[in-house]
Amino acid sequence: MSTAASLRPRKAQIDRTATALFRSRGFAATSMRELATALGLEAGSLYSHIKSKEEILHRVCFGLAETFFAAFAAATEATEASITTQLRQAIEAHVRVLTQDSAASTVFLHEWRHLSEPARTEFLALRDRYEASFRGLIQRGIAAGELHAPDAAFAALTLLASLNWLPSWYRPDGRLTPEEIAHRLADQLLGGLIFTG
Amino acid sequence: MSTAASLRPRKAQIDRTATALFRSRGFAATSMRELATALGLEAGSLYSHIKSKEEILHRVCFGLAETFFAAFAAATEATEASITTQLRQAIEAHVRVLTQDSAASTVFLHEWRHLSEPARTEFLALRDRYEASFRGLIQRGIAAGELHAPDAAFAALTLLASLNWLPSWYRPDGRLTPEEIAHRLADQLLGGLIFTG
DNA sequence: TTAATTTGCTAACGAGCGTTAGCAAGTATA
DNA sequence: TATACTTGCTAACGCTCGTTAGCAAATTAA
Repeated sequence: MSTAASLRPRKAQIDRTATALFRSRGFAATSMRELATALGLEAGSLYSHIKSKEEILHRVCFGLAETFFAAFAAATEATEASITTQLRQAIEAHVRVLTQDSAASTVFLHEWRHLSEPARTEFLALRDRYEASFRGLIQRGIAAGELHAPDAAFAALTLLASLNWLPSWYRPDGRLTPEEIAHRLADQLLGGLIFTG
Repeated sequence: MSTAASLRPRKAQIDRTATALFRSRGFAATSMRELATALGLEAGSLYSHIKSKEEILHRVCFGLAETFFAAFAAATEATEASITTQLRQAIEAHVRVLTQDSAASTVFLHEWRHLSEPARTEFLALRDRYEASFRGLIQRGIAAGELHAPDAAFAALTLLASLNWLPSWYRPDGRLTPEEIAHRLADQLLGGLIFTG
C-alpha cells in the first residue's frame, strides 16, 4: 500500500507539489530545482525524502490506477442492478476520481510515458485492464439488449475518451459541481448508447 | 503561408521527423541531438535549416490549426444542408485531419503548452475559436429543434473530447479505415444528440 | 539522557542541453 | 564561368540537469 495518505507528511507534500508541476509544465520540463523552490527547499534536500524524480511519477501513476480500479469495483458491485445502472455508476465513479484530483489525473493520463521500463509496460497493462472492464460492461449490456453499439471496444474507447478529456477543462470553482458534471456526462453518453428503438 | 508542402524539402523532412519524435517522447524530452541522429545529421547542422527547436513546434501547431479551420469551413459551407448534416460533416472532417497526420495531431493536442509567449496565448485563442465553431453549430441545431442537449458548450466539449482521443489509439494499419472510423464516431456521437422524442 | 530518525543545508559531480561560429563542399542559377 | 544558395561538418560556448556526499540541527522514541 502506498497511497498518498500513508506516506510521511513531507513526502506526501512533495508528491502533491510535484504532481501540480508535472501537470502544468510536464514531467520532462519540470526540474528538481523548480520543485524544490516551490516547496521552499534546496534541490539536494529533496533526496532525503525520495529516491528519484521518476519515483514520484511512478507513485502518482500507479496510485491513481489503484483508485480507478477501486472506484469501478465499488460502482459495479451491485450485480443485481441493470447493466445500464452499473455503467452509469461506473461513469460517475470515474468522473468523481477525475475531479477529486484533476492534477494527478492529468499526470496519470499524459505523463506515464516518461516511466522507464518495466514500469511503463506494467502501467499500460493496468490501463488496458481498466479499459477492458468498461468494454466488458458494454458487451454484457449489448448481449442483454440494454445497449446498442456496433462495436463494444469502439464504444468503450469513445466513452473513456469523453471522460478523460475532463481534467483539461474542469475547474473546481466552475459553474457545475462534480456531481452535476458526472450526471450530465452519463446522460449525454448513455443517450447515444441506450436502446431506444 | 507556411504549410509543410511549401517548405524546402529538407526543412519539411526535419519537421516531419521532429513531429514523430515530439509525439512519442514529448517536446521537452526530445533533444536536438536525437532529432539530428534520426535524420543522419550532426546536431549543429540542423541550424542551417531552422532557427530553433521551438520554431518547429510553432510551425506544427499553427499549421495544423490552419488545416482544422479549413476542413471545418469546407464541411459547413453548404448552408442549405440541415444542421445535423453539417455537424456530421464537420465531425468527419475533423476525424479525417486527425487520421491523415496523427503524429502532428498528437503534438497539436498535447505539446502546444511548450510554446513560449506570445505564441502560446495566440494558439489557445485559435483553439477557443475552433471550439466555438462547433459550439455555434450545436447551438443552431438546438434552436432549430434538430438537436437536444442541456448545454451546447458542454456538448461541444464532450464531442471534441471523444474525437481528440482518437490519435492516441488510431493505427493507420488498423482494422477500420479512417472513413469508417469517422462514420462510426459521427453515428455514436450524434445518436446521443439527435432529437428522437 | 541517549539514540535514532527526520529534515535540511552546501558544494559539487558528470552529463547532456540548445545553440553558435567558422568553414567547406556541392548544386543551381546568371 | 561566376555567383548565390543549400547543406553539412567540427568544435565549442554557457547553462541546466538529476543526483550524491558529507555534515548539522531539530525532533522523536527508548
